[in-house]
Amino acid sequence: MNTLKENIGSKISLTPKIHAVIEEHFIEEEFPKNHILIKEGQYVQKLFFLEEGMVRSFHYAEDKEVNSWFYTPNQFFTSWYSFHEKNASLETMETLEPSLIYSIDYTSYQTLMDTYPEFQKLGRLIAEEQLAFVDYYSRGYMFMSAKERYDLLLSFFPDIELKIKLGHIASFLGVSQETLSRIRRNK
Amino acid sequence: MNTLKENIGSKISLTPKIHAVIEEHFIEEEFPKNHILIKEGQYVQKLFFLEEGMVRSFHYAEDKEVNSWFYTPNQFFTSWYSFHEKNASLETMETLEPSLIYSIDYTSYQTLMDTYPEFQKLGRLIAEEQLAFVDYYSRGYMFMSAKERYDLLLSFFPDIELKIKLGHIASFLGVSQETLSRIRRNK
DNA sequence: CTCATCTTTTGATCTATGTCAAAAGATCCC
DNA sequence: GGGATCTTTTGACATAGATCAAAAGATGAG
Repeated sequence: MNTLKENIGSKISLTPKIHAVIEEHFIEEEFPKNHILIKEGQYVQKLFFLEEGMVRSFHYAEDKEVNSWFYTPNQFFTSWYSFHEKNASLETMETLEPSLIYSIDYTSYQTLMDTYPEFQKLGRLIAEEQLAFVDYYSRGYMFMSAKERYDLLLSFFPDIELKIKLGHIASFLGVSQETLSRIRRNK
Repeated sequence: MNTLKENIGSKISLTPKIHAVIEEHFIEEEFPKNHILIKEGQYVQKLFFLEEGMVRSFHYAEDKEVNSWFYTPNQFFTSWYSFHEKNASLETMETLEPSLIYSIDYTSYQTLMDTYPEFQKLGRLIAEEQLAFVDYYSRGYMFMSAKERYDLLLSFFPDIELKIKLGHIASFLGVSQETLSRIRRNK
């Protein structure tokens, strides 16, 4: 049993019909490290699910990359602004290591949701889950020190420093990499 | 035609049946200024819609209030963390002026969604819309100066300084009120 | 293995914003 | 309508974190 089906099964009941629909409409692909899944400025027509590997989202600000999130296995992701509003994506998404990724394009997703009410529910639960997470994660964020923000991140990704380079983490936290290096030294 | 029905009508088709269901399950209430709608620590069983007035969400950190958002008319809102995860709310929500508010309790909402696929879709679109907004609003936020964050807020609420006191806005921006006062002086 | 490149660390300043204290201005209630 | 209370402004000083420069360490291709 793969993680995608388990994840969906935790949200809606995985009838044989739903099972078949997933098989048919979600495309499984393997990508190498540093593969661009979504490019800033393009309209994103896909919802992704990370089965294995690691993905980051970022944008450019004054020539520097600013990371907005790191995705680990068993997560749905897309650029919601682009996917929902049908605008060009504000972010680029890239694999950070070889990754196994499922995707479904927007048109199929809409059709499935209009055809199977269970899928409509799945779509709602995916979005609500992410909102709930944002609510939780962002609480008090603006008043945290750089160290507190780093500790919060570590509480979700305990081994992030083994996998993601310091500069990427620093730009996610909103600090210079020199500052993050000094925070780590004082651990 | 009120704003709630217009808003819903912009997301799903407003058949006579849906119309009747809204009438029946959404409760309309008027609240005075400073009425607490949701209290930190309580489980929130309701989805709200602001028809008229203004609402803020905040939590306490070391005895100080930290504002997380200001709601203006024509918006759905709730504590998603509490509503979706069935946990105690992390936030308090309070009217900032006399307000006209619709609400629907969680159980009715679930029942409606399970009964009418259109409602399931409505629930999805409400959540996706908010995610898209968060994506947009938070872009580059951690690297903005206090003045840039204030300008961003003003771009959404041009008249916020007329309605909401400086200390509330400062705590939302993550700065001291002295700093916000100085930013305003230099406008 | 080794040179070139990429990443992290360290040191020396600089600056935006915080904190504390107090004055000035606005609002509310008896 | 005037004192009490709440809100905003101003000043003086402190500090977390930025920036710039350079050394030290790690990684990878040939």
